[in-house]
Amino acid sequence: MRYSELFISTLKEDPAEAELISHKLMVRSGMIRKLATGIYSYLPVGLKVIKKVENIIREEMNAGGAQEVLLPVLSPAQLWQESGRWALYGEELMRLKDRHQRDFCLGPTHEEVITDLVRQQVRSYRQLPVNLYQIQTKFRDEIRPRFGLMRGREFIMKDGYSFDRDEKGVEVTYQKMYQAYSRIFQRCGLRFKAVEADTGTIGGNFSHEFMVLASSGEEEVVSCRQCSYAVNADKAECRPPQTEPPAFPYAREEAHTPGLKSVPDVAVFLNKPVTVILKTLIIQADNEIILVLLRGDHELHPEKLRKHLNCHEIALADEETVRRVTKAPVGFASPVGIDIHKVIADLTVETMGNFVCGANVEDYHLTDVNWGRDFHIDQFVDIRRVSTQDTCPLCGSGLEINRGIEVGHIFKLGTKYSKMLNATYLDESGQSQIIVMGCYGIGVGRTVAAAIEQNHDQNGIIWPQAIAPYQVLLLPLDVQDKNVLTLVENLYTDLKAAGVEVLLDDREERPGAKFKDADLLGIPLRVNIGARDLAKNQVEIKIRRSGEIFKLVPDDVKNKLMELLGNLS
RNA sequence: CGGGGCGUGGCGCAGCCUGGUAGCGCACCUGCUUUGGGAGCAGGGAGUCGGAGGUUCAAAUCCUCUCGCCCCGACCA
Repeated sequence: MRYSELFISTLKEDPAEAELISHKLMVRSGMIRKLATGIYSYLPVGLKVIKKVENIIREEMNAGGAQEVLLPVLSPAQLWQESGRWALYGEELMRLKDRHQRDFCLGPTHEEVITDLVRQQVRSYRQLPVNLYQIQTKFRDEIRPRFGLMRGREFIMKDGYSFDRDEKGVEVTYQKMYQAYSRIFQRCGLRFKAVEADTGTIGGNFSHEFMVLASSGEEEVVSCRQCSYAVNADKAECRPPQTEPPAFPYAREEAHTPGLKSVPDVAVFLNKPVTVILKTLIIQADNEIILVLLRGDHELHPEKLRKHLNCHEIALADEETVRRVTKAPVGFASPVGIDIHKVIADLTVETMGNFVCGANVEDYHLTDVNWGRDFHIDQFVDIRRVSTQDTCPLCGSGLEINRGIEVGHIFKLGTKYSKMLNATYLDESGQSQIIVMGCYGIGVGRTVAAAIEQNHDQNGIIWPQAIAPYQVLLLPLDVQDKNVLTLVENLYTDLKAAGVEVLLDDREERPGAKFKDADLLGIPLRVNIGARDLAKNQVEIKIRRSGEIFKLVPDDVKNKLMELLGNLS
């Protein structure tokens, strides 16, 4: 491709709307352009990268035994009513009506459509297993679309669905998909972790999220430094503390703590470690007010609590409610003598004794408080956020916490949709059986964005070779010079003939401008061809990632490029 | 949804408070000079100031409504 003919325009400045590096760089390098919030056009360079990722996905999915299909974007409401999701999916479902006022939606995911297809086609166990996938645009009316391709309302997704006879079958398929996913992200040149997304479900580890590690990630990943333990922070566990509560409870006392509302303030004032302070939270769980207790240095993980309570929403009670139930301003709440009946404490609280907590009186705390003696606790539950101070629940080693971008998710669906939509087959004995499903997604645009988050420098993108829009950039510095021009054209022809994707920057720009654009675009290999060097029979190859430079005679350039392409990642 | 902020040539912004009919940088076009890390000079094209309504002799500027866009939304315990 000749740059002069490429539909591209690069920007010197960051777009105002972009926050993330990947978003800024994708806009600046002319890969994407916004049409509306969370809705982007893919320009040629951007689309090229998208296609690269898609093809890697295709190859690995096919290798893993899946077959590609293409399902409609538009789907009739009936199907969604049948599965119950027309009512359940909520505002995120993009709904519309046709001219006859019939209800439709734009597919946010395709369980219904694929299950409908399979239930019509599959009659016998002989036809199973089936594993189908598609790469297609999805629509989700997100509450808060942001970060460019990272969280859009319209986005390209690979979604796959498997259909097996039974649990054993789906386990095999699941493992194949796990392997396929690992290879896909490896080939894309990403540093990632496959983390358990749902521990403790029937049958073991049957949901994994593939997380690309990046500080900008929206998810939190907890993993062990030693063993294979890796989970989403939502589900992270840790070893319960080994310490025992003190043998001798002291007599409870009151302490005057004027204006001290936070745990650290109280700890400093009373000259005690934060670990002997009890954190008392008044929580609104749907319509119920409950009391939640944590050690002073620990934080509540709302999602864990929400799951435990099996309710919809968890929030800190508002100030008014706190005043009403504690009869004190925010900051002095206490489980001692409070009129709340449901009291849940984190596991760690079990090991605490002679601790400090609020007094339900403004400017007062209580010291040497002990649970059991001074107040009642209903349940001890793991509800706190795991920290790097904690240890691995499996092996006891140290834990690390990283931020991650969820680029893929695989899970065993079971019979949820096949039951609802009546997708069955006849087994050997002529018995009707429900098909067991699995479901496998990859955010294609998000994977591209994640790749940039992991591969860039101050000057721009540094593409992993496998997903780079071009492998080689030919950069003639003097497009007027006959010798330069001849050499560059010959190289261009040769490389193309050798199957190398090459971009020739034939613009009559000054070298500086071309260099800047080259770095921004992030093509792995660049060939600088200038009249000055050429007079000395010399040409320069520069590696984008390392900055390494090779000076060679023109005749060696092609071979050196081919050699380098074989070694790059 | 709640809170905050912003809409002015393709992009980034100033002008608004204190009304007088629009400006800067980048990009773009022409010419000359320049040419190894975003060149210089000269000339030029391009904006219903998001939209609607109102106040006024006069509105980018003041008022009302509306649409769009961006950011934040447990950490007080």
